[in-house]
Amino acid sequence: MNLRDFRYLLAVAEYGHFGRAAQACGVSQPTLSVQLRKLEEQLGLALFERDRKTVVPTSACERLIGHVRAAVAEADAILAAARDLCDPLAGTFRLGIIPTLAPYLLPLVFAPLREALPTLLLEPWEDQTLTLLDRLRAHELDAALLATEVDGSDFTSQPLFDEPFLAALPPEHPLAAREVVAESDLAQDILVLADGHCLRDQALAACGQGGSLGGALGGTLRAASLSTLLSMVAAGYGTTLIPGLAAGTAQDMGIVLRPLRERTGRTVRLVWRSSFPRRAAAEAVGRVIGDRLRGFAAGPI
Amino acid sequence: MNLRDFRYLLAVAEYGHFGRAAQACGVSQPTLSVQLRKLEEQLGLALFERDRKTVVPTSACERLIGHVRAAVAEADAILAAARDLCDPLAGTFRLGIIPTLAPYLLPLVFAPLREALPTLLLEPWEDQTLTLLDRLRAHELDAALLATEVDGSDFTSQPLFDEPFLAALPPEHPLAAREVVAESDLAQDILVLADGHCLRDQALAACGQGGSLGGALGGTLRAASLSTLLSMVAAGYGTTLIPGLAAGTAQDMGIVLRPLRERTGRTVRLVWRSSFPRRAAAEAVGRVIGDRLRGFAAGPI
DNA sequence: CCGATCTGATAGACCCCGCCTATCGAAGCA
DNA sequence: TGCTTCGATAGGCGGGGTCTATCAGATCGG
Repeated sequence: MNLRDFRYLLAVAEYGHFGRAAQACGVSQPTLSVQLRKLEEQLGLALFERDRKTVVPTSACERLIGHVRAAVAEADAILAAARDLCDPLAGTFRLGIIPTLAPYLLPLVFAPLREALPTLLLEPWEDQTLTLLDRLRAHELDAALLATEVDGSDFTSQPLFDEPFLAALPPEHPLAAREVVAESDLAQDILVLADGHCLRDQALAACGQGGSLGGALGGTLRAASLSTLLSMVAAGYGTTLIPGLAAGTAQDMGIVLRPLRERTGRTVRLVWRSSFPRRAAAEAVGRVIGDRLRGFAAGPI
Repeated sequence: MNLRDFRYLLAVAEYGHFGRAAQACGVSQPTLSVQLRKLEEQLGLALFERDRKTVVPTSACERLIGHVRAAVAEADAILAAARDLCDPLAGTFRLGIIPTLAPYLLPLVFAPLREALPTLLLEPWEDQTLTLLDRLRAHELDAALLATEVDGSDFTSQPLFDEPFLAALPPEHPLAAREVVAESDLAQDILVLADGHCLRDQALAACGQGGSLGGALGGTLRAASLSTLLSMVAAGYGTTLIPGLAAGTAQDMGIVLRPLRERTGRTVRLVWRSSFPRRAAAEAVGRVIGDRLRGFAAGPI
């Protein structure tokens, strides 16, 4: 039983004429006759009563023809839907983003993405690195913007741009007087994010602290968000290390920013499953973001 | 694009495993792999993301799979419906019957038909011969019970039984005194049905009247139904010639019935289009009616 | 009354395509 | 490292769908 046979059946039912039906189907009349007879044998009933002059559907055929029409319509719907879906640069694109990047990066790239990929409907999803990777693995995300390297061949990653870290200091802080701050100097009273934020580990590594915290609030504060962390710094509770894209927000809060002596920073990458079939969409998204943020190392400050 | 491919797709989506899906479909794993890849190429999109350990439908596939399920369901519905319809002795059977036969024959054969062909749903349709033939030609009837021969190869007819005519007389009529009535004697004051009833022509032919009418009411009465005609005879307005099956009704009305000298009668036939595909049903109906009415010539009176 | 025409059915040949088995390649595991 | 698993690939085979050519029956017009 074949969809083609169904189309033959509908054509004969419509034209009441094997020759014209065959023409409409783009096949020869014998082809259509043979196939319809086979279909009749498979179904075990006569579909058409062949009179000398007319071809009339049997009552059984009329009982079936609704289902036949429906089946063909569904098949056509599949083809039509596939035509809409076949462009890998169209449709929804579920993009995971880490929390220390999302609020500062998204406003910069939303418009360029919409302009460059107008048919791509971006669905951002903010979560920490490990959660994003889990969701990637579970096919709940199409790609993710991370600031860490990803190992294993399951994932493919594309570096987009380098984002320098900056020392964030209260105005009255002694280090604020310097032009450049050494990473190790921050260790004294650095405030860091809660577990799970990659920025926490990167900040601690940069300051030469394997995991133990110094400073007044060290060990007690585990800021849930970069925004909270900045508020604490602005209030004079300590220093921290922020990603470059957050510079504008920090300065607006009255925080003093200084470049780091070792120019420590992180590389923002777009990551997707190696088996992800819409690689073209992922690469296009990465390219647009990279183009917008390239040369950011020489950006603000 | 093929329904089989759709079934493959659904199987892989269900099992998430090519091997098990192939087993469920009754084909080898390479067959299923190749066919699905072809389907993907035809649709121009990836349907499954093949990971090392898992096979996961793409988002495009999930958008399509509803239609796929629907198409397969419709195809299955066609098969199921065909199974129900394929028995030619099942389903509705639209049977035309002439008015001079219907009220007397149907009560006799309804129960036997229901018993012999319990799955056949009889739909009687009462009309005059020519109308029935038109409806047969138009496929609006499956067969018809007629009392005339049908010419032409378009129709096939099966004689069921012979029905003798009887002279119907008012009790006080002079002919009522005789044991047997000659057809020609009825011509004096015979009453006949309206144009279009085959019984009218047969009665006139039997009485040797080509078309002109004698008798008191001749030329003015054109009874619309046999029932009306019998009422007229019972009221003494004239004589008539009735089909044997109407004997009981006539006697109940006080009419005197007499056999005809020449044993004139008519043959009741079942007629259907030669191309009618459910010949088996027609012949079965004819057989049941024939069995019930055979030997009717020696019946009442 | 006999060709011309039209219709669907049939025959025979061809070729694509779906199926199989065998094998590969990569990954995971002991 | 060898074994297992899983999907992809290769090659061969057979069936089935398609074609052209033709037939069979009916209708129509000269």
